[in-house]
Amino acid sequence: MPAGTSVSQPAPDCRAVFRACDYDLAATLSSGQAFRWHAVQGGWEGVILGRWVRLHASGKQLCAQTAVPGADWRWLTEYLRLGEDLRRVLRTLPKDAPLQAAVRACRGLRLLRQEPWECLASFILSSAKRIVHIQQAVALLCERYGQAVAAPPGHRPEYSFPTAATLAACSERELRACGIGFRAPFLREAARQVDRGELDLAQVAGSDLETARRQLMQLPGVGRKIADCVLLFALGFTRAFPVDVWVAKALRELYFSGQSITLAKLLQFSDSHFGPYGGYAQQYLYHYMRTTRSARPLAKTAN
DNA sequence: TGCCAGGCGCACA
DNA sequence: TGTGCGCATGGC
Repeated sequence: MPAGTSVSQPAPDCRAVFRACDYDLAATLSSGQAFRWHAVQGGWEGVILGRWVRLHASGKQLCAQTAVPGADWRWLTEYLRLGEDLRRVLRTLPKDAPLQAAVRACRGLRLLRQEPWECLASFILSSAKRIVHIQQAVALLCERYGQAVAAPPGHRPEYSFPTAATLAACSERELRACGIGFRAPFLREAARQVDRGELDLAQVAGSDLETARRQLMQLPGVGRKIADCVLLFALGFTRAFPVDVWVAKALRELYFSGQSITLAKLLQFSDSHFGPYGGYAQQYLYHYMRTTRSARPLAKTAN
């Protein structure tokens, strides 16, 4: 049975079980890719494409529960990229000691494939914010401007991520009231362009990497790093390599003996060194630095 | 109270 | 081409 195939196939149900070898659900959902997951009683709860879902890992299986019955679980298997063969991906990565150490420390960490608009909007909010603050801002935006979604009886209310049209209709003051500060006009402009079709994220996904990156970076408040996050976490560009303060620190410490290498040189190095699945390498290095090495990045990312 | 965060944009050398 | 700073906010 291929990975990602539902093990139990009863009539439309609120539960499903998937084979998920080599899948570290906790690392994947807590590694700063997505901002709507909460650890609850040994599992993880979140909202994907307007569906509340609870996930928990059990050995080589992954159990899912929703609030609304359904027979088609592709929305979940695609989000979790359950069909991706991790061993094949890891074989493409360079065999250098730092990366192999990161892979050993975080084995099972996966990339997600998120809804593009939600991913873009979330990372516009991420600029110079800690992950917990991004989560708070996203939660507030959803609560105020998303739609209520079905959740189990007695469960707290859950909301979808607000549409581009809804956020485009908000004033800057309303958005700032969600705690996003100077990012408010950036979010509003991105929402406006997506809503009017001036930026077609599906079309961006079909472009080559350089074109797609350039299209995203024409948005105010979206530079190379945020663009690469959207390319990697939502649009399927596995070569994209976002360099934030943590990844810059990882590259400088692990590959350049702590020298003050410029961001441009780090990008040049990452582009040539890590290969077609460099985005995985980036995520392993990021999670490795945050969870097993020093507590804080020391140097700011140069422009 | 100061520091800093999954940055970006701009001025300046 | 590289460096430094301001921009909001909240937790430590």
